[in-house]
Amino acid sequence: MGQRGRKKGASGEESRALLLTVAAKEFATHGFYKTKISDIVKEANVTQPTFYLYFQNKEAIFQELVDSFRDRIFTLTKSSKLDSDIASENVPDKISAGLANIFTFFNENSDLTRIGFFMAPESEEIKRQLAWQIKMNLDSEVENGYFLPSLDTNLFSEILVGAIERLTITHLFQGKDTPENLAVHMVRLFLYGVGRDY
Amino acid sequence: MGQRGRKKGASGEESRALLLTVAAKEFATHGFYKTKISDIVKEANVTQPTFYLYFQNKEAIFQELVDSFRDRIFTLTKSSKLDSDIASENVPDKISAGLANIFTFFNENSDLTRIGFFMAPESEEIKRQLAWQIKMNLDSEVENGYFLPSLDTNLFSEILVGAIERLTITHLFQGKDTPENLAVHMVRLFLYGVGRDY
Amino acid sequence: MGQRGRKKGASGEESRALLLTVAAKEFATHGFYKTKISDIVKEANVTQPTFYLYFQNKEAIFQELVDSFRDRIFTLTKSSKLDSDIASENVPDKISAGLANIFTFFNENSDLTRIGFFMAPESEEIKRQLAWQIKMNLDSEVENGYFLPSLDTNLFSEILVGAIERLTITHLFQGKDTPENLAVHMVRLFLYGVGRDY
Amino acid sequence: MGQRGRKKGASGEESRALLLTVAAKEFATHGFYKTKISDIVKEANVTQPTFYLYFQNKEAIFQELVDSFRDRIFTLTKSSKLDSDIASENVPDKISAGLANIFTFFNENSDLTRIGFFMAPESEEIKRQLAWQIKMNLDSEVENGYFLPSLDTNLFSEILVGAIERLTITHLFQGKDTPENLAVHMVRLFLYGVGRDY
DNA sequence: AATGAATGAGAGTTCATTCAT
DNA sequence: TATGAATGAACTCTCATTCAT
Repeated sequence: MGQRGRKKGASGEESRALLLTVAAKEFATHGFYKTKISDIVKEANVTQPTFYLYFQNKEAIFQELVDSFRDRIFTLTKSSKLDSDIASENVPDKISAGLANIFTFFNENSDLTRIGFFMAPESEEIKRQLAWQIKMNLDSEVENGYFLPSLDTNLFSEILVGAIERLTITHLFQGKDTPENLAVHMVRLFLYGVGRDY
Repeated sequence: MGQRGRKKGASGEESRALLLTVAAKEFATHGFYKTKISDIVKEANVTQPTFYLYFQNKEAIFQELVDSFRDRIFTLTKSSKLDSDIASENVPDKISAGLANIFTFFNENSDLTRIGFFMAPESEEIKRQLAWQIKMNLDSEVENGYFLPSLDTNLFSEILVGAIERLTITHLFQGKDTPENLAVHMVRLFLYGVGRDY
Repeated sequence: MGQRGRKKGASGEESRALLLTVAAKEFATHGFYKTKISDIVKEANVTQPTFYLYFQNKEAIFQELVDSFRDRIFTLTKSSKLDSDIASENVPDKISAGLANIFTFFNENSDLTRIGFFMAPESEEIKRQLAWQIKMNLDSEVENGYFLPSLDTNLFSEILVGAIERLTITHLFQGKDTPENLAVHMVRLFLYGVGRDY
Repeated sequence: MGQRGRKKGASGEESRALLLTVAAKEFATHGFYKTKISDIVKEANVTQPTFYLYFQNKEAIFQELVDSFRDRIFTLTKSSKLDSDIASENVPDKISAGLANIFTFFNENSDLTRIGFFMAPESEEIKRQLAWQIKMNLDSEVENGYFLPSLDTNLFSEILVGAIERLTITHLFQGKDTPENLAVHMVRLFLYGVGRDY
C-alpha cells in the first residue's frame, strides 16, 4: 500500500504544516468567507476535528497566515535600509535591489501575499507600516543629500506602496515581468520622471 | 382609500433609493459578508420582504452599487482625454485636472468607491479598465510628443492607478489632502521624478 | 384541511408560548443537556430557525423558565406572611394554608418546578431564598410568641425546605397525596413532633 | 528493561485510583455534562487512551462513583438499626448517633456525596432506598412502642431524608455545623416539635 | 502500561430568502 | 406597497472515543 492513505502515525507538525499550506491556497483563491473548513480539510485529506486539533478556529489559522506574512515582509524590508556611506551613483541600484527583494518575496509567496497584502482586515495596516518603513528610508536619504529636501516623503512612500501593490497583481502575479525588471522600471520612472522639457 | 397602510411618505422609488444608500454605507463599512440584509433593512426602517420587493437578492444590490460606480467612473474618465491640439505647456495642468476629477468623484462618493474600487470581486477588472483608459491617453500623448516614446505606458498606467488607489485611502479619505492638492502633487512627482544629478 | 398543519399566519406570541411549554416539558423530562433544540422544535411543529426567532439560545429559554418559576414562587410566598394580630389557635391553620399554596403551585406547575427547583444551577439559590423567606416568617412568629425563642429558625427553615422538596417529589408528583393533606401532615409533625414521654 | 517508559511510580492500579479521585472532584464540581474526559485526564496527568484502559467510557466511571456511594451509604445505614431491647431513654441518643454517622460519612466524602446524592440520575432511587431503610427502622420502633402508632412513618422518613439532604448542603458542606451538632438538632426538633400549648 | 494522532457523529446557530396576508 | 412569521441549507465547532505503535 505504501505511503498511500497513510493517516495514523503522521507527525503532528506535518499535519499542521499541511493544513497551513492548503489553507493559504484556499484563502488566497476564494477569500476568507467562501473558504470553508470542510474545503481545507478535504484538500488536506484529514477530517474536521483534526483541523481543530491544530487551530482554534477559522479566524486563528487565517490570522496565523497573516502574521506570518507580516513578520516576513518586515524582516525583509528592515534589512534593506541603505547604508549612509554609500556612493551616490550606487543609490539607484541599491534601491532597485531592495524593491526586487520585495517583489521576489511576493512572487515566491503569492498565496501568503494575496492574503496578507490584499485580503486581510489588517492589510491596510500592513501597507501603512511598509509605507512608513519606506518613508524612513527616504527621509534618511534626503538627509544624506540623495534626494531633494522638497520631496514629500510621506506622500511618495504611499505612492510607492501603491505602485508595488498594483504591479504585483498586474505584472508579477501574471508572470509578465520578473521581480528585477519591475524593480528597475520602477526606479527609473520615479527617479527621472516621465517628463521632458515642458 | 389609497394611502391607507402606506409607509408614511415612502413611495416605492424612495424606499428603493433609501435601501441603496443604506446598503452602500453598510457594505462600505463592514464588507459584503459581514453586512446582513437584516442590518440594512433595520437601518432603512423597512422589513426584509420589502427588501426583496426591490432587489432580487443580496448579490443583486451589491452588484447594482458596483455597476453604478463603474459606470460613473468610466463616464468621468472618458471625458478627460486630452485634446490633440493642446499646447505643451498646458499638458500638466490638464492632466492634473483629470486626476483631480477622479479624486473629487471618489471623495464625494466614498462609500461607492470603497465598494467598487476596494471590495468588489470586479475591483480588479475596474482598475484594469481604468488603467487601460489611462494608457490610451498616455499613448496618444506619446504620439503627440508630450512624452518620450520610451515610456512604458502599460506599466506606467498601472503605477498611476496604484498611486491613485493608495492616496485615496491614506490621504483623501482621511481628509489629509484635497483632491486638487493630491492631483498636483502626483503630477509633479511623475513628471519630474525625485532624482537629481546622478 | 382546517387547523391541521397551520403554520404560516400563526401569531408570534402563540409560537413563543408553545415553545416555552414544550421546552418546559422536555427539560423537565430529560434535563438540560439531553434536551436538544431539535427535540423541542419537533414537538412544537416548527423548524429550528423559528426557535431562534424567539429565544437567543438554548440557555436563554431555560433561563426564562427558571426565572418564571422563581418569580412566581416568590410572589406566592411573599403573600403568605402571617399577620401579627392573628389568634394563636389559628396559627397552625394559617401555616398549613401557606404550605398548601406552595404545594398547589408546585403541583399545577410540575414541569416548571422540576426545572427551577431541581435542575437549574440556581436551584440552590432559589431554595435558599425560599428558606430565608420562611425564616423571616418564623422569626416574626417567634417574636409574637407563637414559637419558643429557643427555636433555631435558620436551621428549621432549611429543614422545612428539605421536607417540602422531598414530599413534592415522592408524594405530590406521584399523586399519592393532595397539597392540603401534605401541608396538614407537615404542620402536625413539626408542631408536635413524633415523640412522647421520654 | 522493565521500568523503561513506565510512568514514574505509577502502577496500573494507582492510575486507576487517581482517575477515580480526580473524576469525582471534577464531576462534583462541574456536573456530569460539563466534565470532559480531557479535563479529567489533564488533571490526572495521563492521556485520553489511558483513561479508556481503565474505564469503558464516561458513563462507566461516573457509574462506578455512584455505585461506590450507594454501597457505602447502605452499608452504613444498615448497621444503625436500633436493637429492640434498647432502653427508652436511650433511643434519642441512638437515633442521633445514627444520623451523625450519616452526616460524618457525607462530610468525609463530599465529592462522592454530591455525585451520588445530588447529581446522579439514580439519586432519587438512592434517596428512596435510604428513606425506606429509615422507614423500616421507624416501623420497628413504633412496634416497640418508642413512637406513637399514629406516626405516618412513610411520610416521616421522606421528610427526614429531605432534612438530611438540605442540611448537608446548607450547613454541613458549608462548614457551619458539625455532623454531631446537626444530628442532635434534628433529633430534638423532630422529637418534640416546635409547638407549645396551642 | 501508555501515547500521539486521528475521527464519527452530532449539536447549536446563522442567514438569505419566501409564504400568506 | 408592505409585513409578520417562518424556513432550507449550511457551517463552525465539540466531544467521546479509537487506531497504530
